[in-house]
Amino acid sequence: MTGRLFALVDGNSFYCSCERVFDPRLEGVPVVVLSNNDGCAIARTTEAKALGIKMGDPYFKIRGLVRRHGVRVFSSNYALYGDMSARVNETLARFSPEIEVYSIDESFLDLSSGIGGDAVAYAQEIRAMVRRWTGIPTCVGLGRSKVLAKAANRWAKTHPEFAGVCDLTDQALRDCVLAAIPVADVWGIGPAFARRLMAHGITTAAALRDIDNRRARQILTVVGGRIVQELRGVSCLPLELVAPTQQGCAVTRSFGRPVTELSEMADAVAAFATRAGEKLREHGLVAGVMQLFMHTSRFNDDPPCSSATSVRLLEATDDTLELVGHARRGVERIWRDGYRFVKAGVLLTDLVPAAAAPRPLFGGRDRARSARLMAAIDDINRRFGRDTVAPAGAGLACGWRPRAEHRSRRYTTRFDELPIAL
DNA sequence: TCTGGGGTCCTAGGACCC
DNA sequence: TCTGGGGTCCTAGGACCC
Repeated sequence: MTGRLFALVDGNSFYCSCERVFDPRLEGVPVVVLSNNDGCAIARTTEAKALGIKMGDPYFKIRGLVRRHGVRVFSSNYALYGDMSARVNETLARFSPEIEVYSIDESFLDLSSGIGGDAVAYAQEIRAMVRRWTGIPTCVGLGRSKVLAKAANRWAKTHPEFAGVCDLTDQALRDCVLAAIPVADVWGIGPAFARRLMAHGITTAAALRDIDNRRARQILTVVGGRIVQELRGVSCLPLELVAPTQQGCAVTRSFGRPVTELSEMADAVAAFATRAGEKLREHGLVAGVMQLFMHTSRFNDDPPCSSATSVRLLEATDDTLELVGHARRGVERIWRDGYRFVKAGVLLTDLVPAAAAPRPLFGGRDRARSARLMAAIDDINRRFGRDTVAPAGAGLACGWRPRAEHRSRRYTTRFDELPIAL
């Protein structure tokens, strides 16, 4: 059977590999990149995985291991990873115009037409060029559907004898690989679905492929029905060549230490609203609804408290000053004295393109004036660094700031942090 | 002492309307 | 004694992804 051919190209231990590109001394040693606030391990090199460090392990629990084995630890540096990701995708686009940038470290290519000859050799070319031009090592999975390309990629990553490329268009190999993949490892099957499937005696990807459609939908809803089709090589998840308009925009953070004062919380959400406004303007969107939340830790014996509100804005906006005003007033309404809050956030929804936003019949914002002011602020912050200009209280280094004690330099996006060749 | 952040999609259930 | 049914919209919550 022939048909569609998808490739999934995935950066190996992507964040760690980005760090290695700019510091060759990290080659061959265990490296870990931590989540925001230096909370958990979210990327590990094979050397770090071999030490037993798991995805999502809290940093304070692996600190002993890190010290004993000389693991190199980094705070996450999204400016660097985002820029490296863009370079990888520019390279990939030379191999197929049909590319879906699925996440910061994964892209699907549609290779259905135009590669002629040997798909595995073509995939090896892709890997070699990405490595040469960006320094990032990758693996490539080939399959007749996105779910199969995902499975192939995973197999290539965990089986070095495949030399970084696994092609599941071959039926014998496909049957063998799907029979060996636990159902929980199939793309789209999370812990809850996996439990349901196991309860029905379905434990492998091959077993899931072989159940009938009605049963699949019964156990897993319509989502599962599509996964089963894809496992059979029937492509029903199309490549998304243009990113759909964003539905929401969130800025949320864990604090470097608990927040117990309203004034401090108000400054924090003002900072979140400021960043959210920047993100809206980067995408040319305005928001119609703001949601706010804050909560205490669920990992200790502090009295639990979770407080939230939702504000419908009279007129959709991307104006930082308005957003900050709503955030400060909202947080005053939901504030509760006597609790130790460890996290809060601002979510903007009901997003529409700024040009398409309805205007109120009377009054309303002075859009032109607001746009000029925001453009000026964004320009200054682009040139001189984020938070050079920020609303009062929203930009200063404060006690609640998340920790980032191991951040590498923003080698590629800041002149003052460029790598230096000696 | 110390446990991430930012998304999407689907479903169930209530409100509302005719 | 006897109290509809079906459609739509909205929201909250759950599931998934990286």
